[in-house]
Amino acid sequence: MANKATQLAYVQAYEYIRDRILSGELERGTKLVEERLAEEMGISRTPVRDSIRKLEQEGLIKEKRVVNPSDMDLRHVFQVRILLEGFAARHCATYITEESLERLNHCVEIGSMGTSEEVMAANKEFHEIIVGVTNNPVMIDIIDRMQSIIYLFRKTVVYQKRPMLIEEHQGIYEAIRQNDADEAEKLMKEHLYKDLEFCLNRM
Amino acid sequence: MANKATQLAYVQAYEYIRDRILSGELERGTKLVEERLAEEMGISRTPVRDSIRKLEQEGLIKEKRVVNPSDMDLRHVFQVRILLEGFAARHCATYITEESLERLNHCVEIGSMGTSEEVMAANKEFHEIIVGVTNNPVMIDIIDRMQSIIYLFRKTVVYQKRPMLIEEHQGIYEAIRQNDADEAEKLMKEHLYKDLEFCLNRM
DNA sequence: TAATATAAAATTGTATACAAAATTATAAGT
DNA sequence: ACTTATAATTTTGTATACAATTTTATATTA
Repeated sequence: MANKATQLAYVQAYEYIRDRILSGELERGTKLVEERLAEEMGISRTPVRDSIRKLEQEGLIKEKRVVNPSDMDLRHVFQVRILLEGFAARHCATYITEESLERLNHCVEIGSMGTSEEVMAANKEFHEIIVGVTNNPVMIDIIDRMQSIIYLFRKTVVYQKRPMLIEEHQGIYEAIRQNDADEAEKLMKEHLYKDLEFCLNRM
Repeated sequence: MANKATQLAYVQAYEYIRDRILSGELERGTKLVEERLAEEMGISRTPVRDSIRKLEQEGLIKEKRVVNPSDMDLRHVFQVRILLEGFAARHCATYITEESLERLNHCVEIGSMGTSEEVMAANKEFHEIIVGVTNNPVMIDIIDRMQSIIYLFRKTVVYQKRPMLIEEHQGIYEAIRQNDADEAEKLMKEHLYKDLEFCLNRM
């Protein structure tokens, strides 16, 4: 059977609501009313409920409202993220393949040459590659979820380039390339810590 | 209105199914049929679906079946667990309160004196206390979820006391008490690694 | 017999109806 | 005007019906 691009209503609803939250259309704290959303999409409440429950588990919705993370919440998320991505960077220094290393390099290059859109995408991919090299679906999944919440937070910050971000990526890349595990982990942790501070300072 | 201890059908269903999975009544790999479960509990399919979706997100159900983790899955879970609980132990060495330290000590003591039931509960609490001291709900939540899967795995292993477990807890406790962060982290990681090996060797 | 096609049954996904609960608006008394 | 109580409204939780899909059984053919 050909893969019919899942047009199941509850998948559609999930993606629709998720997009509207992440795009900022549905502001943080907004009450989500099942019936209104259902009507909006021309489907019934049942699949809408399903998707809301899923987003609730994912942490984007809390008590029927778009989640509104506090500074402390963000610190907690980053504490875990720093731990996991620090480990991932260390892991890369030993186990990364030539191909992934090449892709990583490409991300860094785009960082100093590409358009604003391209740079954003490349920065995101930079982290995804590093986490992906662990080959640990549990870890990848946890980081993915946290990413949504971080993204939500960053949104209000308007997206704005943080100074030194590219240089930091460059440094991490170099450490990995030279198989320096300690340095890779250390730089990644410092990098993420600065990112946290940047987010917090513009609230 | 008196607080009627949430007898909402979907909460009831969630707890019922979860219990049956963790108790082993519903074996790993068993197909979960919404209608059968609904009938079994005398409620309709709607709340049963809700609870299944929740358990799916939690990782106890995958594709309508009780999750059946492979050795590799368990390794991945432990890789994350070792990272997080290693950090938690390190954190404890500096920040634990006198009261939590006392409770930790109590767990260790019961470990060498209590009944089999008591020992199991105390060992579980030992880890909960350490993780709890981080005061990081994100971390606590992640570990909680992984615990369910580990528990599920351990079940098939019949529950059996692992040699040296108490002694290892004792060592971790001592390191924390002496504020030796490096040692606490190292011992916790070794401890969990042995636990993983123990689980894997009896499959 | 094995492989394939077809029919039957079981199971899930979705819509809808209604009851329970929560929320909001309105009225009454101080 | 400010509470407090009561009614109206909205929103959620649950049951049920039916359609779409998946699974299983049965029949057919090589």
